[in-house]
Amino acid sequence: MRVLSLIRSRFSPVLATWLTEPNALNAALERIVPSRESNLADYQANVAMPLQKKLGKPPLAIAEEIVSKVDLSDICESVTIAGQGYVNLRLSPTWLANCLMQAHADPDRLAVAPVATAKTYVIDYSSPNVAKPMHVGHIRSTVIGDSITKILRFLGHKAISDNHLGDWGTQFGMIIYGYKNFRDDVAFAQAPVAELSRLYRVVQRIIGFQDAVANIPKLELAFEKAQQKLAESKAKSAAAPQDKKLVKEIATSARQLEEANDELEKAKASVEESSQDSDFMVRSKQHPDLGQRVLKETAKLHSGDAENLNLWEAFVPNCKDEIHSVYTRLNIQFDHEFGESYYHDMLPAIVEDLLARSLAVQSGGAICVFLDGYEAPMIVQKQDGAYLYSTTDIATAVFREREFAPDASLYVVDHRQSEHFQKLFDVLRKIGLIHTELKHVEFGTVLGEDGKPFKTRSGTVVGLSSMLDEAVSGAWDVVCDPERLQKSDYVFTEAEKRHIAETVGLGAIKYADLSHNRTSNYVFDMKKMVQLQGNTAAYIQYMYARTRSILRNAESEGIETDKWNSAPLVLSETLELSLGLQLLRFEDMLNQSMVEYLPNVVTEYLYETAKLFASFYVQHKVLTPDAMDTTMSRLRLTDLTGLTLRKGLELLGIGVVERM
RNA sequence: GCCCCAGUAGCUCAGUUGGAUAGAGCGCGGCUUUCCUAAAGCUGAGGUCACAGAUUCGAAUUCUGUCUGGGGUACCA
Repeated sequence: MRVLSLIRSRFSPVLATWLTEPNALNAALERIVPSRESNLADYQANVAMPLQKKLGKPPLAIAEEIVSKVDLSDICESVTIAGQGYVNLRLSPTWLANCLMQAHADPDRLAVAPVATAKTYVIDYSSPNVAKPMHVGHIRSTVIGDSITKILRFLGHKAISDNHLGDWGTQFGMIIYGYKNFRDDVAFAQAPVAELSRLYRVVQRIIGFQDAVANIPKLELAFEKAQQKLAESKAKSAAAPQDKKLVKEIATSARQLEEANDELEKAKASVEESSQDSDFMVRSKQHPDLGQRVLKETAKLHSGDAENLNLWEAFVPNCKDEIHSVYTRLNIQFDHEFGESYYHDMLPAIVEDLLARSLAVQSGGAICVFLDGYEAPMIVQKQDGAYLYSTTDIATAVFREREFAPDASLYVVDHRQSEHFQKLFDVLRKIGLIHTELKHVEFGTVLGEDGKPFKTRSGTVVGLSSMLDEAVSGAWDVVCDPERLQKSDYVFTEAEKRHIAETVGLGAIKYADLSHNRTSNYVFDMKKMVQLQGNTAAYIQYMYARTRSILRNAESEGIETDKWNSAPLVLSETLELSLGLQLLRFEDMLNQSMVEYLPNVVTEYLYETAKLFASFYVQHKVLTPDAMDTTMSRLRLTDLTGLTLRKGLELLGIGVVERM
């Protein structure tokens, strides 16, 4: 039910008498919103105050005029004026109940009408590098993108999901090199992906070591410079002790010195640690300049070298299987998986086209696109002739335009790449993709407990599947706590318990991710997200299970579903009205969540709904044998609550269980 | 240096795009179980919305400046 647009349409003719500009009228209509003051109003129109200057009248008089003209008699029980000129609307319980009955009669869509003008979206999300093991950093894009796709589809849009796999980059040079030099044939035959990740880590460690060794002189130099700068700042400050800027400069210099020192010490320590490992040192000596060698392997692959191409073709299916097993477990599907390799043949033409349009120029041996407002250009071809992800991204956008003709393209990618996307969009508009809304749906970095980006560190990778296992076992400990299960009459089978733990555990991970505003960073804390209290998926799943439990009890008491399913819904208690109003807002909430593609709008709504239901069922008994009308009405309300919670969770990619 | 993002309760975070007395969860204090699952509910304490100006009927929200933290910044993605 689109309550907001209905109410706004009633105000529109009244406001239009004063606001002839369509923009001004729309701005005024947008000031009609759900009220935060639930004790005063269900909806409120904050339209009188801004008009006082234009009309030269006090806001209360304007509000009175509006109230006398606007026709809401069928929807509202009362339309009143309060405060400085707020117009407060209280919905009619009868009208509200009628709307809810309509929603209840339509359990699949809950009376949510498909949008009038459906758009085509291409949504790019997840996009892991296939040769590297998936880790926690990948989950945000995957979960947020999946949820946005589901919500847009439910609202009636065409949403095409595309997993832009990193299947063509330097990491393949690494595993190809590793395979040629360090492979363990037995291990590869048994578990190819595990062996490939081992090879990846072996190569990465050597490169890291060699880079660190090469970097130490530079870091030492930087350290000395920082020392010098600090000394200079101190000298200047001594000459002018009252200058506050110099005091600040000293603090900055001191901090920089500390940072330089930290970096140097870190590099030294890591070199020192590896030096203790004699096998490792032998290997490192046998493969000097490994970074360069890896780049050569990558270049050979890209230029069509038969041996490397064969290896790549042998590796990719294994790597994809591994990644797909994670998606299967998370219940996530993509319409397309056009990886980077798919665009490889298109890249030369992209660069040629950019050169022909004089958008790209040679600079420092590379081919670059210089853009207003940025120091650094977007490089589309390296000195050595290799292409970069920016080139692939342009090709991808061109391909999608041709293939899908989208109205909007969403890129669900870490916010650290925002500058890249700004440049990319700039270039895309210049080459004519002007009819597509391009949007970087950025999200905050997943941080470790130290507050630093959660990255794959060689040796200590937190794999995604083991993380999911941890969440599920954490959920098991809580859900299948023997003490808790003893209190229940129902005896759960082992299979049921496993299913519940899996649903609750995976729900916990997804929900923790979705419930934060996507734009902010979020600290990954396994302990906390597996906690099954407060604003978590488990709480909502539990409330859903409670609704089902009540319906089961009704059935066992002989109250037939057919009867209450068509019985009148009557809202009389305050908590019934609050819950009913909340359920009525489902469609408006979903539309709101997609204005800026924020799934946390949905999680917040579901949490609120679950809490309202909890308050309601504690206060009022649903099954009241001596008042059958009330019982049947409340059964409908309970069922509709359950359906709404289930649908909402479904749109977040989170499942429910009938008992827990 | 330049550019971007953030700063809200002890902690983790919301805050419907400028609306009424700034909200949750966790933690802390108190209360509620003969009753549809107490994984619950009710309730109390806890705030200079980083700071200073500006804009206007009205600012956590917009603008300017300052402070603090994070990220990015020419051939990784």
